[in-house]
Amino acid sequence: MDASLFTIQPAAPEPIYRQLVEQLRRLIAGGQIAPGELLPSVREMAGFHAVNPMTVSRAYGIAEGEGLLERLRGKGMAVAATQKASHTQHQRLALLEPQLLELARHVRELELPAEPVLRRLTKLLGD
Amino acid sequence: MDASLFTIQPAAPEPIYRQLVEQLRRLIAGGQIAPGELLPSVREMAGFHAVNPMTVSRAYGIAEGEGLLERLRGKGMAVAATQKASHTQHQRLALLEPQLLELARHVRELELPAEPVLRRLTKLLGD
DNA sequence: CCATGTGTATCAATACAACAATACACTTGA
DNA sequence: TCAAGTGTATTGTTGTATTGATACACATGG
Repeated sequence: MDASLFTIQPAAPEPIYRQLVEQLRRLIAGGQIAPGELLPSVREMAGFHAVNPMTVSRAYGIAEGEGLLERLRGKGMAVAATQKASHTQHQRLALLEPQLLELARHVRELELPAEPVLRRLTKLLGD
Repeated sequence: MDASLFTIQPAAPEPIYRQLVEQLRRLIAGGQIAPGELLPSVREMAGFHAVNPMTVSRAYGIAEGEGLLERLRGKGMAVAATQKASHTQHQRLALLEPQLLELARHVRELELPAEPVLRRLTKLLGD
């Protein structure tokens, strides 16, 4: 597990610890981090991204509270064994629902037809 | 112009004044508010949505700084005359670009194929 | 003229995020 | 055994963001 898998944007309005939690949620759901796999240590992650170790610890703590991670004392944090290797496509899609709803609202406010939006998104998804 | 055109979610992490600014941006770009048209007064908007008048004023002030609105002293705030009646489809699509980029990143993190995402969005857009 | 309607400058209160510096409990592994 | 590695609790500080309460300057329109 490499700390470089994660992306942190310090300038974003979204607080750092929440950026980390949400990335964890998606990376685990997508199977890019397998159950049982060890995450980068708090100090390693903090050093790599030049943030405070306590900020990383906070993110890990929240993820643990959600059942995403589990603490292996003396070892570090690992993806919880209760997490299936990879969620079903339907489950992963559900994680995007709030974002899709917001996008749809914006499209309506802009009075844009669906077609050009779908075309642009298709392009961004690399099809 | 009716204050009910606007939507405010007080519980959202997004601050209220920014919710207002961004809605203004889209509603003007989409032509749902025409150039020269008067917006609801600070107090009317604040009363309707049960927020502080200064919060609305702040949003108006920012929108004025962006050239979206202009102050008619003694009258109120109006959509700037320099705003074309409605932006081109391409311009409006450009306003969605950051949101589409973020969505694409999340889709990749979830290791989702493009197709189900596009299908779901199509449905939400009412096709 | 002046009551009434604009927007807003100012100040205060509150909450939050991030950082810093420790100290601690625990496990591992040589 | 014990040094070195985990995560975390604690305390304090700093900076910033958001919202709110109040008072003010100004233009309108009867």
